[in-house]
Amino acid sequence: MKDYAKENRLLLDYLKKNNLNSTRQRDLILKEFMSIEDHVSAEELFAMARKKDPSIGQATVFRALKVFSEAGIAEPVELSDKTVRYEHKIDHKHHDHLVCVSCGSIVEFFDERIESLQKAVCNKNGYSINRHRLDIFGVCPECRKKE
Amino acid sequence: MKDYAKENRLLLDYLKKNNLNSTRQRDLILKEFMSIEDHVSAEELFAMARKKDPSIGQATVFRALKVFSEAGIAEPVELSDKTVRYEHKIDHKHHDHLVCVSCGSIVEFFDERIESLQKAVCNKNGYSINRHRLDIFGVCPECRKKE
DNA sequence: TTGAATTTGATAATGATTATCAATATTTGG
DNA sequence: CCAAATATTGATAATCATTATCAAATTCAA
Repeated sequence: MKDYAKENRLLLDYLKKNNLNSTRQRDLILKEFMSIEDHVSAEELFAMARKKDPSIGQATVFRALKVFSEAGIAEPVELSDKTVRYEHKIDHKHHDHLVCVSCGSIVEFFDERIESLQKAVCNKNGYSINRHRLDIFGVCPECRKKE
Repeated sequence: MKDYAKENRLLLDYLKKNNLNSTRQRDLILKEFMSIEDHVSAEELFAMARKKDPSIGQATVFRALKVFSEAGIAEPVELSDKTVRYEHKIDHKHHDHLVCVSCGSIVEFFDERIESLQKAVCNKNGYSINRHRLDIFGVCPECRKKE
C-alpha cells in the first residue's frame, strides 16, 4: 500500500486556497487513484471507486480528476485511444511514453539529451517552453515474438 | 496554385487497388485540401468544399480524409484541441510541432539528433518503431512580446 | 448550530466522429 | 454503349467521452 500523505496535503492546501471543500468523495477518489500505478481513465477510476461506495456518481470522478490535476497531483495524458488517462505527478519525474500498438502496454522512459535538444529548439525559435509530450508508438518485444 | 499531380496519382492508385471509385466529391475535396498548407480540420475543409459545391455532405469529407490518410496523402495530427487536423504528407518531410498555447500558431521543426535518440530508446527497449509524435507547447515570440 | 457556499448525483447536453440506409453514381463485362 | 453489380453519397441517427444543469445534500466558518 503506497503512502500518499504528500498528495493529501497538496489536495488540502489546494482546496483551502481555492475555497473548495474537502469531501468524502474526493478523499475516496484520491485514495483509489493513488492505489494504482498505471495510467488510469476516469471510467476505470469510477469503477474502482464505485466498488467502495456504490452511491458515487460518474461526474464526481471527472470533477475530482480535474481538481487533482489543478492541484498538481495528477497529470492528464492522451495516448492511443481517445480517452484521457491520468498518471501520478508527485515523486514521479517527467517522462515520455513508449506505447505498444498491439497490446497497449506502456513503458515510460526519460532521456536527458532529448530534453535538452527540445529546449534548444525552443530557444532557437524564440518560444518559451511550457510543456511537451513525446510518444513513440511501436510493437513491444513480447508482441513481436508472437508475430 | 500548388500542383498536386502526385497526390492525384496516389489517390487513383489507392482507389484502384482497393476497388474504390473515383468520384467528383473526392476529387473536389482533394483539390481543396491541397490548396492550403495549414493543418486543417474536417470541419474547415467541409466549409471550403461546400463553397465550391453546396450539395456536398459533411460525412463525405470525413470519409475522404480517411481515404487520403490511407493512401498516404494526408497525415492526421492531434494537437491542442480535441479535433483531428490533417496535414500534407507528400513532399512534406516528417517533422514535429512547436505549438503556441496563446495564439495557436504552429511551427514545424525537425532535429535529426532527436530522431536518432528516439530510435535508440526503441532499440534499448526492444520495441520496433512505428511512428512517433513530439509536440512542444509554449508561447511564441510574438505573444511573449504582448505580455 | 446555522446559514451561506460548495458539492453531489442524476441526467441532459455537447461536439466530434462514425454508422445506417435509401437513393444515386460509377465501373465493368459483354 | 448498356445494364447489372458494386460503391458512394447525403441526411440523419447513433456513439462516446466529457461537460453543463440543477435540485437536494453536505461542508464550512462564525
